[in-house]
Amino acid sequence: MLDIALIRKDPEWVKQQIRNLNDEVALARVDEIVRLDEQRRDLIQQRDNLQASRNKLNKGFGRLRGGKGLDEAVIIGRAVAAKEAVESGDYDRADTIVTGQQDGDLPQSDVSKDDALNNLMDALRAMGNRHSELDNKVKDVDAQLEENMLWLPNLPHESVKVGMSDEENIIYTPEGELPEFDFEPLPHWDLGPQLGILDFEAGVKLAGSRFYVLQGWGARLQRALISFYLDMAREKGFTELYVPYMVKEDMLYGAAQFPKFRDVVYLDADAELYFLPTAEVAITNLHRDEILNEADLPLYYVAHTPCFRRERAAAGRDTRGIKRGHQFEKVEMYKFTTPETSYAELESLTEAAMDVARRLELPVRRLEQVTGDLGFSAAKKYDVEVWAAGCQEWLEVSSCSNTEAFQARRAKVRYYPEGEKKTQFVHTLNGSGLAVPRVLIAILENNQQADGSVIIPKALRPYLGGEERIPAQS
RNA sequence: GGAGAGGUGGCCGAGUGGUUGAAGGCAACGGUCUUGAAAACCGUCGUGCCCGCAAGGGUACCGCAGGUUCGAAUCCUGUCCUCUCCGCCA
Repeated sequence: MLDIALIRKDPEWVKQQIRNLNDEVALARVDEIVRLDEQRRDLIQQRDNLQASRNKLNKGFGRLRGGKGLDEAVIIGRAVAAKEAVESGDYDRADTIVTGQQDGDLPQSDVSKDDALNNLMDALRAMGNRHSELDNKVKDVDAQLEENMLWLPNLPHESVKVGMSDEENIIYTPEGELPEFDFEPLPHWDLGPQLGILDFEAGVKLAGSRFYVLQGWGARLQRALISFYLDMAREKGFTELYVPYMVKEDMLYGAAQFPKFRDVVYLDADAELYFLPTAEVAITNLHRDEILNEADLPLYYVAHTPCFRRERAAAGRDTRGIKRGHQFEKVEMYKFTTPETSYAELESLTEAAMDVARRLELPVRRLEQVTGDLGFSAAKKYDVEVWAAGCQEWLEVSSCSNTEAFQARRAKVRYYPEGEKKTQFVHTLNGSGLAVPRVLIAILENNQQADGSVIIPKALRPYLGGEERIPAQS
């Protein structure tokens, strides 16, 4: 979520930023937000002022009714006068009357004490009703405002190049040699089944399209990759987490998946639990509603989880192979930082992701996203891609984002800046390290041999009993 | 799944329907004292929202949501969660 103060201060600037994001539908919400924000503050003032008067008068009423040491005529006089003042809306005067600061000119009245007090009570009740009305209006406007705020994307960092299409993304010089073959390298959807380690039919039989079964070396290789990543991340100072694979709805809002990406997640409707589309959702909310100490920042976390995505939006794309499934394994790196350090942390996070590819001897390159390709919650984003020789494409294996306070504001993760009296939102960063199936693709395709076997990267061998190659199926 | 107990500030723990944002204690922070430290003593010590340049003022929050009442941490209803015992289970 954005800071509403920013929108209040310069809505036109915010709108220009959103135009750069190529998110036309969000644009209209800015004007709506400005309008609702004004309405909200006006209503809040009315409500709170009324409540302040009410609090005072109720207290005074209690004492008056107790009537300790007061002449009955005074009580009646005060009650009658106060009732009139309340009904004319002059609450300050009513308060001075009730508290006896105007006993000098109390009206004469022949109503009984009980009647006088009951009349005043009626007037106070009417104030209460008016307060309820105002409070309901505030709640209503609040809800509308919230809804609009939740649909606004994060704004790009000033260093991000303005561009509308992913074709304008900045591509860094690739590292590593693209492998060369003296035969035609197979794509993994042919190679995997040929090796007997990847079974598409079995996946379809069990769960339908976009599911697959890994077996033997395939399953082992995946497990090895996960262990290898986690060990690497631990060496870089990340604390390993094991988290629930399903979470409450609020967590999806906290991580800025909802409301916009509701259609990508799976739901257990009975239990009202949602399956993680990424571990990022769980980790973002790890410190939800907490106020952290600046001395504890930055916090680095890493977690391996399966990720479940309905992929309705991507129907028809990447239907071959294991590049885009409904269920896949991912190791996610995550950082909670101060605003001052978050961009330096983004660089090191991206480097950490690239390091994984380097250690696996995969050709790797970094992309810097232009504004139009940033997505919903990133203020700045790097993608990491590795080359896959069989399908002849650069596969996105990591996406490293600084969301600044966008998620932190939703999940209410704050900290006390050193020596400050006010809390501040932390900045959060996330980066895959790395999407397992796609790395699997690259390893298989790049390391395939003429005889149909596949060489295992040296870095993975310790995790596979020292074996050097996946043998061809005889 | 059955039975019971309970949810109050960073933690522990009081709280009769009206000077309670909430006693007391611990922790933390600042200070006095001390060669230094400890102890002792004094002080500070929640968050959101609204107004304000600020100082400050107002308001809300005692799991959550409703209700009763002129007025609710306190009474009522619902709900969620935690704990204990039993059953079942990897």
